[in-house]
Amino acid sequence: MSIAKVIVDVPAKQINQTFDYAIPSRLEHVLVPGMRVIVPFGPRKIMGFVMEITSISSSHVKLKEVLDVLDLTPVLTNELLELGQWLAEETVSLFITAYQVMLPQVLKSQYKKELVRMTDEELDPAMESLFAGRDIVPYEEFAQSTIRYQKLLKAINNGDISVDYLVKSRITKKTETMIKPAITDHLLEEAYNDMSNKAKKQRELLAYFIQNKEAITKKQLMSKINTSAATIKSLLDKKLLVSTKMEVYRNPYDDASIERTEPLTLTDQQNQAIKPIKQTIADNSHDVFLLHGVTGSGKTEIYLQAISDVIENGKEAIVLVPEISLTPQMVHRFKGRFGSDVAVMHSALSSGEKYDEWRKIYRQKVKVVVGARSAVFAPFENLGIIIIDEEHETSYKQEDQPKYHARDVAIERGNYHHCPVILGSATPTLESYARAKKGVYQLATLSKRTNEKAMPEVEIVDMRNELHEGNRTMFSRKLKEKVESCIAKNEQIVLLLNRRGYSTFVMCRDCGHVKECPHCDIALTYHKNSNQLKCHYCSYEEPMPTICPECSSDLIRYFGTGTQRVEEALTQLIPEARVIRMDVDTTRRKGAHEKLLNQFGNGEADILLGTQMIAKGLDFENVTLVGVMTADSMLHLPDFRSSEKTFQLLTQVSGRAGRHELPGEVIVQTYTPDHYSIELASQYSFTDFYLKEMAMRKTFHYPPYVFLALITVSHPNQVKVVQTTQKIVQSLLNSVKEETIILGPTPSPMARIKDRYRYQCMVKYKNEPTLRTIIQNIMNQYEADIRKDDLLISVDMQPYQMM
DNA sequence: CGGAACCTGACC
DNA sequence: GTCAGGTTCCGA
Repeated sequence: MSIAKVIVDVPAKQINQTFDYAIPSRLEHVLVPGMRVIVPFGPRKIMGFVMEITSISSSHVKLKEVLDVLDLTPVLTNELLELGQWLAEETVSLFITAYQVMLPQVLKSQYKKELVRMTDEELDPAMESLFAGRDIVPYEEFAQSTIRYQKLLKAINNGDISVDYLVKSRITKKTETMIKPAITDHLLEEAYNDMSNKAKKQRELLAYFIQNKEAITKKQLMSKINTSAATIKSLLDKKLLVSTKMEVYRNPYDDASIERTEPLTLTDQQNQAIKPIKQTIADNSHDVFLLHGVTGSGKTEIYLQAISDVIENGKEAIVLVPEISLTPQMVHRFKGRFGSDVAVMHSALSSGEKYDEWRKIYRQKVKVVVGARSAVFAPFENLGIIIIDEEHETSYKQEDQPKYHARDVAIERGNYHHCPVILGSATPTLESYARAKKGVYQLATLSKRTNEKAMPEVEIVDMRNELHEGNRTMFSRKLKEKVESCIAKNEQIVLLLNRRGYSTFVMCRDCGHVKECPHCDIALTYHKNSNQLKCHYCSYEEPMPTICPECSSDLIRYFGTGTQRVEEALTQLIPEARVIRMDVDTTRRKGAHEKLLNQFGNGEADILLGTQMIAKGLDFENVTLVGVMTADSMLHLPDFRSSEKTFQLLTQVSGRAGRHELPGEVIVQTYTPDHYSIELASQYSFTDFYLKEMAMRKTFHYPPYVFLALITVSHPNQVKVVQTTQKIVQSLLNSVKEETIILGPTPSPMARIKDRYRYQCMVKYKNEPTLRTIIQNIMNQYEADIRKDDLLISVDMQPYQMM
């Protein structure tokens, strides 16, 4: 008898193992590892992934049968099955979460519980009114009713009612109506001749189908013949035509409208850089390349030409780009070169669109996928290259389980497929650059822009001086002057507001009282359009108070520098400026991002004002001035990478100015003009910054000199959290090497969220091959508290966010 | 004594 | 995570 080993969809520690199921004969030669199945689990039915088909079971209990299979071909390839094991181990997470993260959302199952009436005889009156004449009632209706559970149990035991567990799919496939002739040519002509002359449009339709026998979409037909759905319907009713449904891929990008491009001639530097990559592709070998190229140095062209080689070899390519730079401009470049061979995956697509793009890969209809983080799991079977653009971007690290970094997954997959992995950036992470320096990665440097243009001049403005000299606005005189002259010259401006560390909080001017969330240790954020105060961590909301709750003063106001406020200040200061504001609020709607950028590109505004999302990948030829409102706003966050992030952001945003004929200029406003990350970014000295920052990291024992593991403990009771974290620190100290540093317990930077206290412990290690097992074992000790007492322990290996 | 709240182990 | 079955505890 064949047995399927299945990882079931129950995200719990104790269930984190395969369960054995007997394979019924009808599925005997159908089931393959990597397929999704429905299996009974206790009284329920749930989804699971088949890991293995064997003939021996290690189980001591009698096996249940697999109930059903959800896929015709496996959704997880053997490689991805293996990768999931690795991923779960590496990130200390559950197998099921590792597999779920590889697939589009719609392939996740939904579960439903229903009560089914089994008898015609009169039920208990309360039950009778619940069913209200129906045979099936959703379980939630019962749960919400006042009927006692005992009553239901009794009815179930009597056999009057049974509970049905359903596994529902969320998949919706888009279909289009196709129209074709229902009868032979001969009969069609006859019908045409019989048709009254009055039915002009109907005759036209028939004439069309006498000429064309193939099915055509109803939409196309209507525009071709210029007729209505009603006309078609009457022919359908007469059984002269038939309609069928055809499954189509949703296509979020209009491929036809994208002009094809030819490979550009590479500069000497580009040739130098691409040569070893091409060699690795030709050799079918694995290597990691760090492509360090200044903004405008033509990294993308190198990607495109490397991918061309890969496609010629009959293999496939994955290109990862950060979510926010997955702009239409970027997509166009890939679609322009590879046309419909490209699938695009990013969060702005609807779940149906994501599923369709995923299926193009799964069914091998495309050769290239361009996408955000999760595209690293694209189910290609002959991967020839993986490219990670803007390698330093923090969005490559997933912040919920499994907390993986796309770079690590890419390298793991590159190793499996014997193919190169390219990490590209103008400002690589210290981790990657250090590895390249050590020879672990191969370093390729592009120091010149392809157009030979110099990088724009950066001027640092000390905002403390502005204040001393009586300028209380958030715009320095220099910036104001430059903006005005730019507008006068009809040139455009990009203004970056580093929103991190700033929000619009509410403070009383009399007593200094700041309105905080009652459930989290964080100031509430003021939302102007609803005049509400909101908490960004839980969904708490309250109306903006008119008097201070502490001292009853009416001088309670909102503070801070949100994009909205900058916009207001800007229009006050320079009334003639036309401003486009880009932030979470204005880009929430689908396509809004693209629309705003197009408007700006068309010159409908002088100033593009926005947060981080405008720092990357934008290329507008008329932009000659970039202004950074407050360069140091994230410098003081409790994050050892804050200098690095500041340097990266300033360098990236400076690259937005003067990309074409017009020379560019950058104004950086700051309160800490002497900080090395700001100074060195203004000089474009990556290497100096690297050396300086490496020295800091060495002194304070931070990556790349050590690896980090962050363990966060949370519970409603503060004492319990501190005690538990303390015990964890102790256990760790007992099991790790002497040179390994354990810090904690320390309160998390967000010390309380949703009424839960959060403490953390940080492990800084150089070589702890068994650390994951050690942590796993420690967590097992708290199993009981986690299950019964609402204790939460979360582990983040190589954390990016210390929150 | 009955009912509900609470606890525990199993889930293949 | 969810469920069933057992235990405990409370008021009648």
